[in-house]
Amino acid sequence: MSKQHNKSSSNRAGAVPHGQLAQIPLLNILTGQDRQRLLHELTEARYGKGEFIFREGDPTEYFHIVKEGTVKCVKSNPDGKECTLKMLMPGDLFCCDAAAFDGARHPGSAQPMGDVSILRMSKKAYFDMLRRSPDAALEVIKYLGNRLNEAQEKNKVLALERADQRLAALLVDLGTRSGIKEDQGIRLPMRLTREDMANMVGTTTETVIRIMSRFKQDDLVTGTANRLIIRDIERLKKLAST
Amino acid sequence: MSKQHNKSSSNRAGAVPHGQLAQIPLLNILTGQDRQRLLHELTEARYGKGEFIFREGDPTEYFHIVKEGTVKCVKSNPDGKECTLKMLMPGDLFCCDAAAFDGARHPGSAQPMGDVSILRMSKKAYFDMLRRSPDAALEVIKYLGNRLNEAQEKNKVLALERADQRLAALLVDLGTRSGIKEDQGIRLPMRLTREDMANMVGTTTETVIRIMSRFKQDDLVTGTANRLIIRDIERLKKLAST
DNA sequence: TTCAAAACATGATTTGCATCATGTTTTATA
DNA sequence: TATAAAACATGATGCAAATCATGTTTTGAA
Repeated sequence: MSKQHNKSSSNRAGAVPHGQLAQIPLLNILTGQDRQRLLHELTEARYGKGEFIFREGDPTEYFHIVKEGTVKCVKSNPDGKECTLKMLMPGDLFCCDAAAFDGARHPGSAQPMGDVSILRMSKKAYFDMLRRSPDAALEVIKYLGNRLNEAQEKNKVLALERADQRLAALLVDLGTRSGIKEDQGIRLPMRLTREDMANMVGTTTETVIRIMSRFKQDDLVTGTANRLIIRDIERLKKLAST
Repeated sequence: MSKQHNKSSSNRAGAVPHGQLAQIPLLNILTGQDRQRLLHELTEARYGKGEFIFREGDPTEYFHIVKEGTVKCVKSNPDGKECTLKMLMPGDLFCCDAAAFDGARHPGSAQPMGDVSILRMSKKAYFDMLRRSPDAALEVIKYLGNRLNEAQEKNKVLALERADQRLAALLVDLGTRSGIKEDQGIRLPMRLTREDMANMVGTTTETVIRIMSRFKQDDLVTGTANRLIIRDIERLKKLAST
């Protein structure tokens, strides 16, 4: 829906500067030799706004982990309308589904919201790891299960709730998953336009603008894209009712 | 939304009458001793229309496989409106997500559409199996990945398409996944009322009735709940556009 | 600091669908 | 095969949200 100039793949992947490999559960499961092997297979790549990590329809080559930044998963329909399925945060896995098995193609695109850093490894290395380590496999099963539950919860919300409730639910979700507590309220760490929000809750930009104006009047939120602050998450929760 | 008289759990689970344990991929992965152990842990239970296999909010105790019949996964919102997430067919797994891990509760209900037969095993035995057999774990990962993709595809459809397109997409999906080819067209094997369909596409019974009337006039479908026949799946696909 | 592009805002109009209401047909079961 | 309940049908009306249109404000880059 919004024009994106793809800066081409100027992002060469390099070996991961081992060091604080962070709070990524999957990576902390392996120990000893298995862990070494894993780290050796992982490479890091950086992307900026307007680029694509991959596009809908591309062949699946890698398993990915978000290291820094936020990545959005997007699908679009034949007449060009877009729908954002999920915001991936640091520690999130993607393309961990073995649907990537038999030469399948990406069912959606992955785009960074701002600058991001992605860890990735080849499908082969990924499956080798899963075969070798039951703990890693169980971790992935757990992760996929949670993602499935989320997606089904979102199905329910899309099917049953009004636009303002869906938007409230989105703000609550983003606020709790990634918000930064400040004295004025909870600030969302990524740039998020009304259009972005519309794509996430299945409505139009105008509708989101109107609803956000009401929310602002009711002092539920404040600010715009660059600095969005949730002022009363409890009342938003009640509105979303869930 | 629709009143259900729960006949209580008159269904005692028994050992699985080993024999033609069918076309269930997961069960055919294991061999030798592992397979014996698995079969020993599996029990079979039967349910009829109006019963619940489990309810939203119940503690998760078992891992399940559909053996015969159709099971629907349902969620409802605070004011009692229902939404059907998925029709499970023979071979489908459920509660395979290890979200069932830490004493979590069922995020939705499971109800049979007519008579069904369910295979199940305790959470513990299930996780033992996954730990012991990388092949089984990979199979589950593959299955969960497919389910996640389906759920996300449905998100997109709910977010972007009109009611008639969503309904067309539903008919195409059910037709291809479980339809039986007859000379008049493709027959759906389960009883499916307009209300059932409404719950699956996020709309009202009246709207589904109206759209189905149009579809019938255009000779895209014919019949009602007990005997629903898809007469022109190709044109339905085009309508759903996806 | 300027200036164009992007984001936000708001009104007018239309429309898809929900809701309510009432009637007919089909289905299951006594 | 009689009969109540469930499913299907159709009209009238209202409303949430899409669409179209036309501003204003903010932002980021020259």
